[in-house]
Amino acid sequence: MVKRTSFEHDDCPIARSLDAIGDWWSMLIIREALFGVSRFGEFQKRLGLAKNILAVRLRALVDQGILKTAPASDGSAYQEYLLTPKGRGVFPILVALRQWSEEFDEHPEEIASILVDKEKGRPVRKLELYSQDGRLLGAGDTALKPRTAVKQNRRVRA
Amino acid sequence: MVKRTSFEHDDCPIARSLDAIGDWWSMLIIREALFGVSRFGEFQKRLGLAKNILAVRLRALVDQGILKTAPASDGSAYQEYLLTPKGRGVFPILVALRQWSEEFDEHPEEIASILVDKEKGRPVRKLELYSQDGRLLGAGDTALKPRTAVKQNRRVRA
DNA sequence: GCACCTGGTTTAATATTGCAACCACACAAA
DNA sequence: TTTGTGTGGTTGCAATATTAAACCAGGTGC
Repeated sequence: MVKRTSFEHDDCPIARSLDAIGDWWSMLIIREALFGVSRFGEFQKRLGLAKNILAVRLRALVDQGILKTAPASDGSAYQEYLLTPKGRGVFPILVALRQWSEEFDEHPEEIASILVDKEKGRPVRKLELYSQDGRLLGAGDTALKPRTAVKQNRRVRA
Repeated sequence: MVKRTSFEHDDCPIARSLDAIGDWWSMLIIREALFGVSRFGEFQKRLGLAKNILAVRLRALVDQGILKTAPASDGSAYQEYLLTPKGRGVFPILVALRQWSEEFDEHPEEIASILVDKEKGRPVRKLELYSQDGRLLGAGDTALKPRTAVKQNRRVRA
């Protein structure tokens, strides 16, 4: 493989996100963490993934500042993994993934849960993208602009 | 490896999305397609990925109804790959990924482009999640509810 | 007819994943 | 204090996926 291509230094922010959290397990680990899971064993039980790869993923997420380790909260001498603000910031991505499934999945009847507003218990609205002056935007209403002060001769991609 | 674990029949909609488009290249292919790229060679040139894996990914995306093939538009006898509505529905996911990078990346100065509203040329707002009665929701304001008519004894995950 | 472009497939090397077995430490009971 | 059990890993090995590079077939251009 030579090396799985890394997008760490790509100039596309989508590629950069994918490089950080764009693999199946990382995203699911963060999903569980958002629901309060914090212990190694609990991640392993709920996700059913191999312990070695869980260990690698947790370390990578900690290195990237998405999770942080803390010295236990239930009194035991073990540690727990907690989300940082950066980690909690993944929430909209997970919501977008969920809503895409809900809208386009071939077998929506297999989907077991729906995301609701905690206060009223009613399903949430679809994520919406607005312009600064409040117009609802679709993909076609947007464009990419090079950032100011971008180094020349770097290819602007997306 | 025995087999890379598939989430195709997982009951979590996030896992199901990831199973469909949760790998680096698929997401980036869709990103390019949203910008109008439609030809094999152009995907290959812009993404710089090996042609064999591009072929595999394109086939998978077509099988899943995210892309469809059409018999050329520039007159040549070749075919092109176009997004279906399901494919265009990925847009919010890409926006969410982009915004996460913009907000939390360690080296934001390396990000080359910003997403703007085409009409005014101004940066778009952050994606926002609302309740049905219009309140802005964060991760903590939401909960998961089992779908009605869900088969019993299936574990509700997320 | 001949070169070359497009859109792939094949091959072989290397990386990643996954399972299972092992291990070290904490804690608890006997 | 030995024995047992749960937690949180690490190690080894086999299977699979990714990759670059070489190859190839049909269309197109000249």
